[in-house]
Amino acid sequence: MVDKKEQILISALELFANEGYKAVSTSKIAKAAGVSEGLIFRHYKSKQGLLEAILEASFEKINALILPIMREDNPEKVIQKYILLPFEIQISEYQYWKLLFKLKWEIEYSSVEKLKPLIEKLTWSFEKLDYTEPQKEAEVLIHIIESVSGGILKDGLESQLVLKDFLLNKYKN
Amino acid sequence: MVDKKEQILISALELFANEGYKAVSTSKIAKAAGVSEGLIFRHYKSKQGLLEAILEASFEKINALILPIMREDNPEKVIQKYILLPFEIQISEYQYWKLLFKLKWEIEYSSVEKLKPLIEKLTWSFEKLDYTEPQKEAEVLIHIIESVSGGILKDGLESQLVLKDFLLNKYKN
DNA sequence: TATTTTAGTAAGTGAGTACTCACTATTTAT
DNA sequence: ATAAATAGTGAGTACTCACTTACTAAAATA
Repeated sequence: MVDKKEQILISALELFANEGYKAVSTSKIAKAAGVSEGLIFRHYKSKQGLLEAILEASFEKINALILPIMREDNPEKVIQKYILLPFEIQISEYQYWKLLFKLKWEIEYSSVEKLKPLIEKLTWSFEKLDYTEPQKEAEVLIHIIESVSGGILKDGLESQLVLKDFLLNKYKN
Repeated sequence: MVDKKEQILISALELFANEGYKAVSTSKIAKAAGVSEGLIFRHYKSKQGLLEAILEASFEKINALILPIMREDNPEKVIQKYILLPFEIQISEYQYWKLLFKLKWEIEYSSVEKLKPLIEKLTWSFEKLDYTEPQKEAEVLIHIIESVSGGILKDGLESQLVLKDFLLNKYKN
């Protein structure tokens, strides 16, 4: 059983991810978590502080997803694993992932920074596979997966499923 | 000189596009437009009604941008014009465009519906150019341009400029 | 066991929210 | 010119917002 501090975080994550940061009030979070409103401020100091705690957890989750790609040393498999990423998201990670997409347009935070190691890894992969412009290939692939991910989050996995094999095949040497 | 009704719309567009719908109050809009708060409700009935008026104008602007592509009957040029779209957005259209991107994650509206004619046109183009899976090619290209557009809106034109010629070349027969 | 620290609550707080109302100024139509 | 419609205002409405305060219950520490 989770303690109340964590329950606040879980409830807030779900609400923020589905309704947005501004649209969700602290009183609504308290009700959803089955907790008095004041407790949110005891544990997280402010609504902003609560969001930051959630964001930190989100970045950890996302990093864990990317780790197997960074560790892969077969360039073909790097690309393959990256393409499969949005199609294999588990429900346990789904909320974190949705939150990051929503908040990208609601608050300011550098998504470019977070993607840098991934761009480098993909660039390296395309290099090994003798593409003439490996970095640009990497950036385009990141754009594709970014938008496919958005499509899955907005309209469901099925809406993008037709592209899975097509993309795998397109980037298969 | 614009009348007050239109000034409300212009000010609200700018505020919504940059700060979001929920984050902007009607009193803030009134101040920005140099108008009493009550006037907003005389002309647009509610905050939601004001947003809908702005959205309507936005869709018109976007349709006007897409029209030259729909009218083009050379398949190569269709694709070329579409790729150039985000790189050639004018400041007069910039706010409308940014608003649609921001609101895609803040409120519900079907962007898939709006894109349908464009997908069909691109599919037709790839067909004429003998691509083996024209519809999937079209969907992938739309994903690329969608995400490139987002990058331009978030980090500026320069951040994506390197991809312009690369994409043009990639899709040049 | 006594004491300090932490977890938790219920009832506030002032500032801000979308929106209304009673009213006046300005056009438009007759 | 007069009446009617429209444009515009500013103060107020009930309500919600993030956050605080004064307090009690439960753990942890001495």
